Amino acid sequence: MPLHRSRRVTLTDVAQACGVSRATVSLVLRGSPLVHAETRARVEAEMLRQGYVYNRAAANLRQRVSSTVALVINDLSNPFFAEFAAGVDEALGERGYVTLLGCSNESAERERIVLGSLVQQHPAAIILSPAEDSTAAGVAAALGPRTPLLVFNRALGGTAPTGFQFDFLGLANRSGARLATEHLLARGHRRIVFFGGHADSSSCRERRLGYQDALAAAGIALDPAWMIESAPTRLDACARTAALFAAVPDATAAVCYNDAVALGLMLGLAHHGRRPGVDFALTGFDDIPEAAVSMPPLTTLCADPRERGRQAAQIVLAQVAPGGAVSHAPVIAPVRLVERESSCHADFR
Amino acid sequence: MPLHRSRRVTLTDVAQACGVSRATVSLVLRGSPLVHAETRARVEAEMLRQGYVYNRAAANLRQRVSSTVALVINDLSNPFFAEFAAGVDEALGERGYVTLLGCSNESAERERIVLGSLVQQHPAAIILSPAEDSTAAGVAAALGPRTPLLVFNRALGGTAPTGFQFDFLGLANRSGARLATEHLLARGHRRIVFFGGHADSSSCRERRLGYQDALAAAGIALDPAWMIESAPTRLDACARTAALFAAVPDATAAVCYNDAVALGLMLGLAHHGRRPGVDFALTGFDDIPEAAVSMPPLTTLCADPRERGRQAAQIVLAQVAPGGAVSHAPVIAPVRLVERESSCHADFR
DNA sequence: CTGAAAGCGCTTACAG
DNA sequence: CTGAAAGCGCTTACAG
Repeated sequence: MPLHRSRRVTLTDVAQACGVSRATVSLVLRGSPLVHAETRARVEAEMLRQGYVYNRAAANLRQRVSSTVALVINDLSNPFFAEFAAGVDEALGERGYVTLLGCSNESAERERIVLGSLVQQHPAAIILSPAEDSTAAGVAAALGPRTPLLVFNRALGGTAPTGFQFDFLGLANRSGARLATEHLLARGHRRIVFFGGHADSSSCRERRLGYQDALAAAGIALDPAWMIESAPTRLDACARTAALFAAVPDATAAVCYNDAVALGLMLGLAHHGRRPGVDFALTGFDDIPEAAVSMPPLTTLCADPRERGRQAAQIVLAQVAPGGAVSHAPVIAPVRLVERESSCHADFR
Repeated sequence: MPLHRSRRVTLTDVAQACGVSRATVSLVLRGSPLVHAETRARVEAEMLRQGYVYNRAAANLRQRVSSTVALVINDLSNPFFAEFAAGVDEALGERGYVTLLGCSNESAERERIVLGSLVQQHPAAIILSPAEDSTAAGVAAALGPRTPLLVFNRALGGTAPTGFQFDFLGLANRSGARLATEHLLARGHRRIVFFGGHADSSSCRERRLGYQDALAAAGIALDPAWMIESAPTRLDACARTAALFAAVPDATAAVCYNDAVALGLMLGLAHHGRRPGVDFALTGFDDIPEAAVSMPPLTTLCADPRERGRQAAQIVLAQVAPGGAVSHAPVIAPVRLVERESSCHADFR
């Protein structure tokens, strides 16, 4: 017979039905060896019979612990961040934590609201992939003083209020972009542009620096006109292709801000009668799934976002663990060049 | 001066510092008009000073309510489901709920574990986008009898245990596929295959039925060889292109299971020397962001996953509301044909 | 307008 | 091996 929907079964119900105390049921729940085997069996059978569901929130309250970690994502429709979120959730789940999700949709204002709501659940820690215009002061205000924070992927804007400490996990943007540029240089290219991204985002700045490192090491003077901005999306990158050739008519290659931009540029090249990987070489950044199956496949830097998510979870759980590390040294994850055809057929040596 | 990390500030701390009772602080918290304005101001200032953070979990326990909804997603790296998740989170946030996230990675076993963990947080409801091999019996066992459930997108396998009730939100798979097929028929195509998807998934079965409806209405006899299976991914679809032309050498068009399959087929067509949208027409399903910017742009059916997420949230919150609807009639969201070039240049009338 | 007391569902010393 | 009692941080009648 189905039970009434009205009231949930509690530990007290089970204890009464078995004729034991609540303490005993609690011990059964936690697998204590103190309980007599026969008693344990009776209690467990009764739990099953009544459809008892453990209330972890109540247990957490009593124990003054938390079994959740909050994850705030700037853009879940970007596969890079979706993979990151999946990795976080996977690693948290393995350690018995539940993920509280929040999406900021690249708005610092929504981010603030979402953080304010999540922090009331008293998560053990917060993992934040910040919106483009997010500031350290705004995050600090929304968070209050006590919740450990890990910032992923890009730096918070502004200067941090004194005493506001957090972990950071980022990608090797500079050395990655340098790798990509060196790869194109090694194939004989000399007029290589840096294409896409917003110059005021920290990741774009860092990638441009790596590009400049490689050019300088090759003895090539940088013309600032060789760095063309775009929104970090396929659509805008496609539209900005004309700006690229207006600025540098004889460019033969582009280091793109990321894969979305690179795929947009491929489309734009086609509209301009240029064949990517044949007439013009290009590289991306991220190695999103589409990179491997585009026409031609895209040479890019693999950032392994799912693994980064797992790493982020591990860092915050280490902070939370009793006697956990309290160093807040930034962690920079290396990236790996994946050579594909978009950069391979075009040889201008 | 920064406060000690050791102990969180509670309502009791604030009350003591102000020389009022905890009840009064609680009333301030909840914006009660009973509290004297001067008292309220003193209490609020003290909260700010001490960095008090409301503990919603404790309040929920006392009030016997829940402020969370669990969301279990089969594949977050698929933009369709990622958008759905973003929509769910957005709509829940607007209503003051927090999303508990879980990912099953298309494994019914992980789904069961994830559900078991989430249900212990006592969410107000659960929204489940099931793994391919998920069964009603498995979900029922993991859930216990009391948590309202909404299943999204595909039917649970097996037969539901008696008394196991849940809501369902799905797409108009059959009528959508019929629309796509009729669109190709109207452009003169006669040898139209149905390409991709696993025949044993409910959505593939339904889309095939819509395809067959259209062919039958046009007086075209269906050859079972015209339905070619593939994994619902770009990569496998690309690989199965050879099977398509082996089975139906003179096919001129394909209704594809979804956009990923259609984009894979485009790639496969290129390898076979066929130009999509010129030599061969095709349609997708979902309208993922890539569909609009592929070469050529893909004619497809728009399912608006973000809006579906919002809709799912609304349905479960209506169930949960006091005196909420208890009808569990399935909701089928319509889809809309978006005509683009992949089906437009190829005219075989 | 404010306070004392009980209770949400659990855990944890402490007795026995 | 089991039970009585106190307490986690909040809310809610009930007095005053």
